[in-house]
Amino acid sequence: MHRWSELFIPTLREAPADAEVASHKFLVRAGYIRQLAAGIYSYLFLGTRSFNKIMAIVREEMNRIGQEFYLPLLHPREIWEASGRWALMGDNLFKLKDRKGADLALGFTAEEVMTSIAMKELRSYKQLPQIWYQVAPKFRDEPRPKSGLLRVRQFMMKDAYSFDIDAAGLDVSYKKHYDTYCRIFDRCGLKYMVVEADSGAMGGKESHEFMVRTPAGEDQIVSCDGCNYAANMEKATSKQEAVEDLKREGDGSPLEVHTPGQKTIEDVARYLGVSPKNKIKTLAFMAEEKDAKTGKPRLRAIVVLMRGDHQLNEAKLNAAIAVATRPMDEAEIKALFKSPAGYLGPVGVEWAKDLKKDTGLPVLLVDKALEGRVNLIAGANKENYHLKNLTPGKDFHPTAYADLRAVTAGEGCPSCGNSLRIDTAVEIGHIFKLGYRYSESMGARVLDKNGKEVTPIMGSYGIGIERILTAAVEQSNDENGFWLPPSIAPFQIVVTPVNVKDESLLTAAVDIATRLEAAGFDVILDDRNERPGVKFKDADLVGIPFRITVGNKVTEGTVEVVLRSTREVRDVTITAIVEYFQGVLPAKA
RNA sequence: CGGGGAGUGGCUCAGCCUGGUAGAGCACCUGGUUCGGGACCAGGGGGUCGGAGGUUCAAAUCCUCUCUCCCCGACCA
Repeated sequence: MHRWSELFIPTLREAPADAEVASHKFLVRAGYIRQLAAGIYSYLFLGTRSFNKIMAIVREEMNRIGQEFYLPLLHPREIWEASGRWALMGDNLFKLKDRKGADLALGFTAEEVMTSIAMKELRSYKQLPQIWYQVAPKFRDEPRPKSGLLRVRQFMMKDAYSFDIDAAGLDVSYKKHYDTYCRIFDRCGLKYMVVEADSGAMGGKESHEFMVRTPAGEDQIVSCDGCNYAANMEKATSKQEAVEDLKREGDGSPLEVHTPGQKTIEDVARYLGVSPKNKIKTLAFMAEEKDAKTGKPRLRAIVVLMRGDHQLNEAKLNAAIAVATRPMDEAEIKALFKSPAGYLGPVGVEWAKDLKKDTGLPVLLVDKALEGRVNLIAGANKENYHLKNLTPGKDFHPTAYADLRAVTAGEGCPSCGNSLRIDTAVEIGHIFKLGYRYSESMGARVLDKNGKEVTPIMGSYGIGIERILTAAVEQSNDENGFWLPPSIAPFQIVVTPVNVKDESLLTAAVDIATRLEAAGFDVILDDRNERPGVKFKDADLVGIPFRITVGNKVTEGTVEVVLRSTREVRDVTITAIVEYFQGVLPAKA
């Protein structure tokens, strides 16, 4: 039996000064965690218990579809070079040298290790499909660790990898993970949502994120209350109302108009008596990329055209061109457009014809909302002048069209038309159709039915263990502490005799705790010689969903059962206590 | 890396401006009285004031450098 008096549960009356979000404050106050350094935490007794319960659920569900491995955390540089990620990951990868001077990396994820096993061992389609997973620490040298356990440099991740013979097989593996993730998060008692996610620069086809709404989160998600549409901001779209195009003027060729001193979209629209929806917004960026031939870094201009009243989503931009950008400075603008900012437009610049071909020419990315529009107005690349009658494809030639627009709350849902909402959320899981990226680059091959060599197709699937705990705390807390779902709480029930010096109370409490434990419940007995107030406060703080108060009513044979979430109190007879909990808590496996 | 803030017993903070050799509450130890929502009384232990250098008769306090942590921006579980 777990007796509080003998355990190390260092609760704090006050939150540490550097804690900002609720989960951080409470997990420290409740004695779950202590910080060692920025983004590095120790898990104490209660934290570890909860942690282990979460991992047990994850393993149970994952074992239904896959096989658990135990992989090294020390990775030789070679496998990261093979996948091309040694350089790509940059400083995010923790790197170290061994005594011989050889480079190693601490495990960031395990695509490389898993794929190297696949490469060496998988020979035939008959061995597919495979789903391999592990639950292991991950090391990431985050630029900015934050919010307690929400963003850390060492964390526990369940990462799984699937190998299939073809895309149809990957669909099956992907669906298995989708369903398994739902079961895992359901069992962990989280209110989550599944959103379409950006598949990223790696060219995957499909990707979903599992999100929990909380103001502490770092992601913006767009969702619809009218249907089940939900997507990450980086991916979200909305229904566009039809826009009336302007009539062409004159012979329809670009027409220069004098717009003295009119720089902003609103100014120009007002000055010309048109809607911003008929205007083109020209945004100029620079991307640092590698020259395909020489491998040397060089700058490339990226110009984005948006509808005048639309906002650019930078994540979408980054996804579209697979490289990070920064705004152009004044000199760079002048060099490309030969015009001061405020009068920029797409006409008169030679744009790259193909996004894939590396010609070094500036790229003109045009938002899809401008596709098919006619007679638009943009800057003339000449101070105090704009151009009318501009039609994409006729008067200038986009390198590519892309969805670059940021959705705003209240716009129409793309599938049902209802009003969209935007929430902040924390990502607890992510499933991802990887495709051939790793199997290809690392040379994994199997023979198909016809004896032909083919590359297996992969998926990867992650769950952040800390984030499940963090999200659960964020989801259920008040000014006194938090309560966890019974499935992941360090204990399900705390038995609190109000006075341990009272022999009858202590005896009754021990009896109750013993019987509950024998029935398979996780019970802690608060046998500390403390005043009741102290014990109640601690019980409220540490995340245990049920409390049994053993007090004066034992003379009548009853105790109080308190539900932490609602503070609902119910008298239960001592003899029926086990039956009572068998009714409200699922039996332990 | 850029911008902002903070480092003083275990925790939360005061003291710094205007140098004079460190203080409160909580926590901890001992004894006593208490015991249904963080008790009270008495006594007690614990601090190189993040670090280094400098100014000064004298530095927590002024100056310089440095380290660490937190928050806001580009990444992700």
